[in-house]
Amino acid sequence: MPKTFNFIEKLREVGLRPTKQRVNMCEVLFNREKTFHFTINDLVKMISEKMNQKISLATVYNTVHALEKKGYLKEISIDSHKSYFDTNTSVHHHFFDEDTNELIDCDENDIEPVNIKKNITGKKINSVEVLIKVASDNQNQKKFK
Amino acid sequence: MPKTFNFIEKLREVGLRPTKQRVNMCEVLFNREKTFHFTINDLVKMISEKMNQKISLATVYNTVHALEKKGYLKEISIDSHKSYFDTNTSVHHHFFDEDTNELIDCDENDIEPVNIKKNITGKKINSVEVLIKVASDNQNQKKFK
DNA sequence: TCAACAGTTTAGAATTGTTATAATGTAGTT
DNA sequence: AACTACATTATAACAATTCTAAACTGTTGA
Ligand SMILES: [Mn+2]
Ligand SMILES: [Mn+2]
Ligand SMILES: [Zn+2]
Ligand SMILES: [Zn+2]
Repeated sequence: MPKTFNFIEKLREVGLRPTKQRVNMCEVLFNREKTFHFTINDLVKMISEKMNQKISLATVYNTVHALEKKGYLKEISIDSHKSYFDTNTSVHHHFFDEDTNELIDCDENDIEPVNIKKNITGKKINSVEVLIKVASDNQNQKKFK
Repeated sequence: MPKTFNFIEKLREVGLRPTKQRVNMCEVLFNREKTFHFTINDLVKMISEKMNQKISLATVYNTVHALEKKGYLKEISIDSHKSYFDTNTSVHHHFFDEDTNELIDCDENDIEPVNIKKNITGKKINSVEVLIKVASDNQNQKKFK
């Protein structure tokens, strides 16, 4: 979803009724320079902070899933205890900072294409994604515990 | 955890009291030729089928997490709606069959080492894992829906 | 050998994250 | 304006997981 202010038309174009809740959520999600990662909880907080409107939790879930189904959000699994969503819907790789629980997009050029030599017979590959778990390199960390 | 029958001593060695529940769970999990993937639900079923003992759900969770903490089980995130565990605790790659929801270990030789050219400053890389999502290659699948 | 203790198991309650329900509200159409 | 289909909402239901506290058991050492 491009970064313009006219989410009313965008929503209509993709077959979603542009209700004020949806428009507001689109503002929060897509009216920004860079893509980002969030949990439903993050999103609820962002909405209540940035908008003067209160949106029901059910609507947040509904809209997130509607946008996911339409291809404007992507669900990411890092920690099975939490659902992350990504406004960057392309196939791409991630760093996961285990210190901060932060999910960071890999730069396209920072990782060489993954070379798969043998696939499972009769199946086609839908996506190849790399997850790089990182943590502080501080040697002393454990000594002082 | 090696594939022998003496889980009593193994458990003691790693500092876990060898209760009969734990020994039985170890039998189910580790007394086999190949490593495998399971959900807590799978495991509960396997226990009730293979053992004549009923183990409380809380104990299954406790023991799985105890074994995970000791490094004999690894949690895998593919689908944020389900927790998978792996008796193969090494860093390794997976195919995920989206038709069957089956998780399959990548053969070491079937994928070339991932080349990361640039890391996050001040962080060390703990693991690099690739997830390859595959599905049926049947062209007609969608036409007949 | 066995009492005492610490660690473990257990059933059930509590919590969390998510989905379903059904009444009310609203956008789009006429 | 009225109609209708779709959307929102509060709340209930649900599933997965964790917590609780009482009962139980492996281990230790007197
Ligand atoms: Mn989803
Ligand atoms: Mn865990
Ligand atoms: Zn991303
Ligand atoms: Zn595996």
